Amino acid sequence: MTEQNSNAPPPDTESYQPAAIEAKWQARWDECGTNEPDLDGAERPFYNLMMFPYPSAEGLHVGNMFAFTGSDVYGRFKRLQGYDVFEPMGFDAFGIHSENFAIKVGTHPARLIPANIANFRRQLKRIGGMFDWRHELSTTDPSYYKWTQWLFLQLYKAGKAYKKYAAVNWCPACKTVLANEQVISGFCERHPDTRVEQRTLDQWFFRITEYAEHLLADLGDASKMDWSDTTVTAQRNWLGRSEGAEIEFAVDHNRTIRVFTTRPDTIHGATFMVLAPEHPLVGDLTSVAQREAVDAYRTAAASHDLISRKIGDREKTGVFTGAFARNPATGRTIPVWIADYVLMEYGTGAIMAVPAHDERDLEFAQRYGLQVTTAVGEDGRLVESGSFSGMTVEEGKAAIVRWLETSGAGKGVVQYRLHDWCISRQRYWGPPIPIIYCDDHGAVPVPEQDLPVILPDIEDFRPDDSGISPLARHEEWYYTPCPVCGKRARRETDVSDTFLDSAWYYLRYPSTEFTDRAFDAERTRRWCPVATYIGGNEHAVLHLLYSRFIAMVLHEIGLVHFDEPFAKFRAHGLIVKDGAKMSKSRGNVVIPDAYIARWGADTFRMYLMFLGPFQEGGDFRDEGISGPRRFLDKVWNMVGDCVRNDTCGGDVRHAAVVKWHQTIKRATESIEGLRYNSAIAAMMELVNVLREDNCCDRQVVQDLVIMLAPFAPHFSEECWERLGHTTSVFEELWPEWDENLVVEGSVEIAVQVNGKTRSTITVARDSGEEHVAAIALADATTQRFIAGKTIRKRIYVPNRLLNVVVG
RNA sequence: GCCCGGGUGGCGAAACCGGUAGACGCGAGGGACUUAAAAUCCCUCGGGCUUAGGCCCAUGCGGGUUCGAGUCCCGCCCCGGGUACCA
Repeated sequence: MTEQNSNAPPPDTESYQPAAIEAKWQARWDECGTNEPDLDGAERPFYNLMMFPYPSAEGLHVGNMFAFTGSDVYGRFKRLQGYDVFEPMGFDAFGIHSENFAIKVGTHPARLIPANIANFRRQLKRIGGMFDWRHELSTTDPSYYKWTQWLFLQLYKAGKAYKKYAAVNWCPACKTVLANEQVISGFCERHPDTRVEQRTLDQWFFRITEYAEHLLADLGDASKMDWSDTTVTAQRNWLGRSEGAEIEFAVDHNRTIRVFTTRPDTIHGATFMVLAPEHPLVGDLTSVAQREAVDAYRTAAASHDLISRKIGDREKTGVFTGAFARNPATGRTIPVWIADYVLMEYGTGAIMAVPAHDERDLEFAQRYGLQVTTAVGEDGRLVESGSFSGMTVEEGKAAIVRWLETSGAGKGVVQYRLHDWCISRQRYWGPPIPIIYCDDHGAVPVPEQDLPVILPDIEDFRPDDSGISPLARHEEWYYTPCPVCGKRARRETDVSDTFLDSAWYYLRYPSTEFTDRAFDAERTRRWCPVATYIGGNEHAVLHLLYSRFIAMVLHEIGLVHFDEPFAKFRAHGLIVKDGAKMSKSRGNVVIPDAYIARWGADTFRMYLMFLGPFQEGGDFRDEGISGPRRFLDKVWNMVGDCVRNDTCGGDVRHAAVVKWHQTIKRATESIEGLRYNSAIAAMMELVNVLREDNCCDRQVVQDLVIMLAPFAPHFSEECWERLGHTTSVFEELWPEWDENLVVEGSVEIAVQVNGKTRSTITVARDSGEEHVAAIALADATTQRFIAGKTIRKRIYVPNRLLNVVVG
């Protein structure tokens, strides 16, 4: 903070003293339960949700404060519109962030987290959020993760959870699994000399791909989902729907290779085939002569980590298998290769390569001297394609799919990019997956009455070089009787993904006091789905998609009445500092506490909301804070004038009345659209007009105080009390405007000649065109531009402009 | 590469559906009050001309549509974010 901004206001008892006022009202809200809606009896429930934070050791920075305040402004606004607003808060405290930090500082995460949460709670209270703290939750609390485990069991019972072998990043130096973000261009972040490898582990998955179509369809259903376009687009891309065909290429009488393509029209140009190195047919197809080369290539491919395998600009490599397949369209025999640019997880793990029409295939063909045959000509019509020649690409696609289906060589299919959700984490800091492995009974779910499976409080939570999950080292926990036969069995040692914790937390909030159920049916019916959800766009895909998937499954098994959890979602913008996103590595993170101490929470909230549009964010600068503070001081004094001299009610100038109604309209519409900066600007304009007129009319001032309440809640409460009221300002109703008073009696009209504004005239509102034209044409300035010319045309926009076209 | 955003004064920004570009705020300059400073209040502030009435230019660049374009269309450039060998 710079010196010039640290000037405290004079110690006048009449002046605005934020610290005392804020403490007073925060205490009173707690006492009176102001922020605690009646969850069972609310008549107009409105669930206003903000993405819960991960409680880092650093606390909330101003970027977080911006997001939380923006959500809170909206909740308070809805409250003033007469809704029963439920605004809960909690902590997403499991996961690799917490665990890595704990490892770094050498303190157990279970010891670190409570202190971080306490700090977050203090900050969130200090900023004046309308949170209902009765319903606070933490995902690390056994009373919460008991139900995360229960949720896993519901998915398991519904057949939506299954186990399969899947690759993970493995650091041979740490001897542990790494998350993707811990792999830096192929190397371990902690061991820059150690290349990360792929390891295959047996892991739990959820069948989200079964819901690809449903997830996609709802995105286009405005009645179910009012979401930011950017978020909808991101999800659509992630789902990655592609229409195409699956085609069988025969190798011999009993073996075929199935490929997926989005371009069946180019099949006549398929001159070779490529399988992913791990494709199950590779071993079988490889000729004796090629075996050694193929095996070497497969081993090399497996040793790459998961990330660098997928980097597109790598040089293409591959090996010929020695096998040939028959192109069903041309009848020609084409060679079968393996190459790591073909991925096993997408399509069928095998492609027909059409080098003439696919850049990657072309690069590969050129490197290995493979044939290139054109299937579509310059004019966009099929060539060298037998009876299909001459068709457009679209006609060719349809005709070839029809031919494939009648000949039995293939069929039209829809393919999604989305993969099933791997929820296994070979880590310590998460909810243990509630499964027990018995030699006789296989994987057995933990009976629901035995939940939660408590995460044991072990000191050796660090992954060590034994290569075994930390939980497996804890023998009295690891060995447990089989729920079926009672014989000694072993617990699943993986914990679940943090995204599972956050995929259902909104369901828990209204029901936190129930210990015998995850979420109460009655409460859920009243409060869910969430009315407005606000959060960062970094969660546009995974968190929001997983939450939607979980809601769909719960809906399907009859546990909730909705299949889309968030009726309205808006992504907040980012606060930048000195032109760059705030981050620890850049060293430009601004901690809000000192600003709040100096200026007060209300001024700080006002400044954050004023510095840019909420959905876009803005630049945080110290100098800007003084503006909103000066504004609050002016309102403070105006309230004082109103209390002392309550007689000016009758003589509000008409222009001020108009401004008053315009302000109500603009503030209402701006807040609804999350353009908080415009709402504040409108109120500033009103105050400027009132001050010019020396007006402190009670009705106007009261409306202003109410409209300020979402932004400056403590300040507004205090003003409301000074105005003689004994109840909370949040018991009041948002003011309404009179549409007739939004427009002034006379309006200024622009007079244009050939589209250029030459002068302005003032006429009565809604004046007719002839009347306006008569005055406008008599105007001396206008005359200079039309003198001696013919008027060709006249365009009149009532109350705005008159354009005279001359020539 | 692809998909989203965005580019407007010294700075943060505003502008509904195409209709007077720059509201509101910061900052700067000048003035009032004061012994002085802070606070507060008043005036000025996109650029260039100017006979002082105005005129010309101006919303990243180049075209276009229109009586009229920051806003719509086409082609580029730059910045931010996401995503990436997805066949």
